[in-house]
Amino acid sequence: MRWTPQRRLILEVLDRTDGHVTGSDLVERCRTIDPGTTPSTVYRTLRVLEDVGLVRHAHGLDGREEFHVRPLAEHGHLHCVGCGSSWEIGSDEAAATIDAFRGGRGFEVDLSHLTVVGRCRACVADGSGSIAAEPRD
Amino acid sequence: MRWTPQRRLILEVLDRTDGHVTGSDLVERCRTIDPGTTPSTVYRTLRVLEDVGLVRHAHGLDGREEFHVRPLAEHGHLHCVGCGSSWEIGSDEAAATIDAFRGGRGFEVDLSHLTVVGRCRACVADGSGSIAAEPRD
DNA sequence: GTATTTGCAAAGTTTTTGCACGTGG
DNA sequence: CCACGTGCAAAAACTTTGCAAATAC
Repeated sequence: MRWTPQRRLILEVLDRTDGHVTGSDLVERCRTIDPGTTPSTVYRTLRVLEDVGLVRHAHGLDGREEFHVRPLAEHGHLHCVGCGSSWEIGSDEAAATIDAFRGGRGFEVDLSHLTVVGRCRACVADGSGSIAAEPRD
Repeated sequence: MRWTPQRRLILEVLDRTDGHVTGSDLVERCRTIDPGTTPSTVYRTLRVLEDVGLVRHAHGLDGREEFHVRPLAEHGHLHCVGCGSSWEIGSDEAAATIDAFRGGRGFEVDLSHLTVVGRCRACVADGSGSIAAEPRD
């Protein structure tokens, strides 16, 4: 595998980005540093980097892929539909979930793909509505 | 809200469909019954039906929206990356998860948007590989 | 009657692909 | 050197939008 300037840049940007980025976001961010960056390279590189295990993806509120450098410990994601914030779910916090599915049906949960959606404490307090009133995405 | 033949058809097809359908799938299925069905109508109708609470969506393994008639009881979804099967998660099975997030951070989980990804018992037994070896989607 | 829906066609968005050229090792 | 990677441009897949005509109520 060749370590090219483009791949260095992409991983670098991904690393600097706190949180997660979609493919097209990443293209933009890379372009601000190297305007010559092309989408095809970014998307292909993401796939390669994910294959070798340097990068992972999860799905955002709208289902689009969001990439991030592969963390030392896997984590899931928590998205609030009220304020749009998101947080990471550590293995400690996910333990109950993982155990429930393992015990119940022998299903091994992939924590890095665990996406939990709902309302955070603040939004619940705001009473910005029940789940029925929640926005489509 | 007007109850047109198109809306009847779309809801009907959605109801007949066991499991979940993407927008484009639904267009196809409707077309087999009424070839005149157009994508714009289907997509607009889905939005309307979801707004009035007759329909819900979740996200499939690849993140695309998948629609289904709103069930009497909300449920989450369990997707196996090994065999591609998916199952519903009832509120009983999700209880541990819901409680963990509510207790831990006052986060109210939206069960209908809970998507759990991993490997089912059969695929784990097949030893079709660890999470590290799992396909990108 | 008239406000809501539909059908059409076109545009939009994001991601993928083919291919000739460039370059890292 | 030459296999791997890149840039370009075009395609692909899916979804959304504008507008005139149709229609539910």
